[in-house]
Order: sequence, then structure tokens, then C-alpha cells
Amino acid sequence: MISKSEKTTKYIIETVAPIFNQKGYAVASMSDLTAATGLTKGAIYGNFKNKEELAIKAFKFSINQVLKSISTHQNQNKSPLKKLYLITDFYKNYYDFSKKIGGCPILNTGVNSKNQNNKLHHEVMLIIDKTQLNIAKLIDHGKELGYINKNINSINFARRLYSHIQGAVFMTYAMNDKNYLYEAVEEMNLIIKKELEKA
Amino acid sequence: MISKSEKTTKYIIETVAPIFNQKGYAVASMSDLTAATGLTKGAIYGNFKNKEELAIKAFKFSINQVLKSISTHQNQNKSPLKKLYLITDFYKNYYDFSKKIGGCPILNTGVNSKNQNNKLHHEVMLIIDKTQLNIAKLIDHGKELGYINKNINSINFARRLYSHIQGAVFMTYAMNDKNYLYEAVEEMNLIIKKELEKA
DNA sequence: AAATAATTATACCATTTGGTATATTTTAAA
DNA sequence: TTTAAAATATACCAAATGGTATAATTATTT
Repeated sequence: MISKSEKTTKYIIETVAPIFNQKGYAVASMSDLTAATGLTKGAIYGNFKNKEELAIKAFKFSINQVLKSISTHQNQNKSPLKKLYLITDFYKNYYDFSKKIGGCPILNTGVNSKNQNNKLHHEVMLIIDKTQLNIAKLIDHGKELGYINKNINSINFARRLYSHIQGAVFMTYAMNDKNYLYEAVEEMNLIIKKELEKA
Repeated sequence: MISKSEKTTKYIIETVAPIFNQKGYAVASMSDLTAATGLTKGAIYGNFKNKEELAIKAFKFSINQVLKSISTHQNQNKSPLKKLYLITDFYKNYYDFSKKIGGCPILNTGVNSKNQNNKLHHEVMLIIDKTQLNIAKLIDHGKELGYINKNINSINFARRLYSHIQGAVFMTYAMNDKNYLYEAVEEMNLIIKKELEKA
């Protein structure tokens, strides 16, 4: 049975996540959070040790929203190569998607937490590492099944892919122009085709 | 003759720029700025209308530091194509360079100002537009001189180059790993060679 | 339904925020 | 060198900051 307090804890995290994501840990104030949730500081501090603990849980929630959506999108196909294309395809709509959650949590928290909040910054690094590893595993799986060139460095390619896309995420975000994402996806698809796919 | 107040105005901007760059407009407090400059609020408010005006001038100063360095680096060669390679080459050391000024002002201010400070965000967009245009002009010049393929879209290529590099800047920044920049520069150089250079 | 435990609201705390009026000092002009 | 002007320091302001002790309320168990 799910208790009442578990529900409000969840509710607070979900409500507060976009605010932390958009404003950053320091700028998002407790009064921002009480205003958004309709709860008082007493309620929030009853469920979380302090602002930092809430910020970290909110970040993890935001990240999970992204990762779950990518995962669901990937499940359209079982082939590792097709799954790679589905990852780039996912980012075509990433600007609108990320808007709903207050922006890209990796980009925003990555920038805002650097030299500001070590715990948050650590979380960002963990997620980037994990995501890159997942892409590398996908490539390795494609190699095993014979779809992908064996002489390619999986982790290196994953880093390039991630970096490339994250650049487009920033540009789209900063310039309010989705074309950066479209162009990057286009380019990455060509690179996947040329470098990964077996002739 | 340069007056005393002009000197302190300049001194404040230069001293304060890395703080705004690293912490962002909202998080950088007036006491941060008085502590760094060794001046009082009276002195700062005597030279600047308010915190926002100072932040904008500090941003412009930081940007100029970057642009001047790129420009100087480019002047090693007169050929437009070589100048393009010198741009990518500049970014090999960009992590260490940007560290000295509190991080990449485009990346940091681009992320921090979005939905937070419209004037700053506007400045960021202007600089990105200007920079991309300069790269496009370089490509056009290369076309005229017969070094660069005429069937390439200059502004489009400039956008790709900028987005690609900015992605590596973010990754290097977030992950404390210069290799992202090295890898991106490597990749961009190959793309320039393949797509731009005439056979 | 009563008693207990858990949760939320209220009222407060010291500290810090951006900004300002005024006094003091320093610079430049006469 | 005196005087006027400009620049800086001091002392203050109301509002907002994160956080907490306690009172009031709501869930949960008996």
C-alpha cells in the first residue's frame, strides 16, 4: 500500500523538477518550490532533508523521463543498428520534448552545477558515462550480429555521437532553432551509414 | 588622456567578468563582486547603473577575449581554407583557455540566460549569429579564390561547424575531459577536407 | 471511535539580497 | 593652492534567502 506521504514526496519531486531544471539549483528558491507545489516549507522539509537532496532527486527524475522516452522509442525495433537510428530520430523532437520538462537536464545541470554543486555535477557525469556506455553496447551487439563493422571503436563512436547531438541540443536551445537538431541528426545518420554499416 | 574613473570602470569589468561567466548573472552576487574587486558597492554603482548593466558589459568583455584570440590565431595564415583549419585548431586548447576566463561564455551564458535574462540571452544570440556569419564569409572567400567547392552551402556548413564544436566544448566542460575537443577537431578537419577542399 | 503517530502549516530565525542616500575622500580645474 | 566636481565609502533600507521549532492538522493503527 502506498502511503500518503509517499504520494506527496513523489508529487513534490515531479512538480519541482522542471523548476530546478530551468533555473538551476541556486536560482530555484524555496518560495519558487512552495508556490509551484501549493505546499509550505514545513511540508517540503518534512519530506526532504534540505534543498540539495530535493534537487538531486528532482534531477534524477528529469533524467529518468528522458531515458525512459528514449528507451520506449528504441523499442520500435530490435536490430541494434535500427536502434541507433532510433536514438538519433528521438532527438528530432527533443526540443519540444525537453521544453515540457524545463529544458535538457544534462545540458542545463551540466553547465549550472559545474563549480557550483559537486553532488549534482557528479550525477551529471554518471549519466553521461552510463548513456555513452549503453550506446557502445548497442554498437558491440551490432558487431556480434554482423550488422556493424568490427574495426570501429564502440566507445569512441558513442562519445562522438553524444557530443555531436549535445552540441545541437545546445544550439537549438540557445538559438530557438530546431534546425540545428535536424541538421545534426541528418549528419549523424550519414556517419552511421558510412562508418558503421557493413557494405 | 584616460581618466581615473575610466580605469576603474575597466578594472571592474575585467575583474568581474570571470565571476559572472562562471556563476551566472543571478548567482553572482554583489558581495561576490565587491570581494573580488576590493571595491564597495558605492564604487560599483557609481560606475554602473545596476547589476544587469555590469553583467552585460562583462559578458561582452569575455566574448571579446575569445574573439580576439581566435582572430589572432587565424592571422597565422591568409588562405581562407587555412584560416578555417586554424579555427578548429584554436579549439584544441579551448578548455584551458576558457578556464582562465571562467568557462566558455557562449555555453555558460547561453544556458544560464535562457528564460532568465532576456537581454543577456539576446547578446548570446547576436554573437552566435555573428560568428557563424564570419565563418560563412571565410568559406565564401575560399570559393572565390578557388580553394573551396562552390556547391557547398556556406552558412549551413558554418552552422554545422559551430554546433559540432560547441558540443565538444560542453562535453569537455561537463566531463573534465579534453579528448572530446580533440576528437571533435579531428572529425571537423576531416569533414572540411572531404566536403570543402577541391579535389 | 479513540489514541497515537506522522505530516503539514505557522511563525519565526539570522543572514544575505540588490539597491540607495549621504558623507567622505579623491581627482581635476581654476 | 584653493575650489569645484567627481568618485568612493559608509550606513542603511525593505525584501528575500534557506532553514527550524512548534503548533495544528491529518492519517494510520489499535
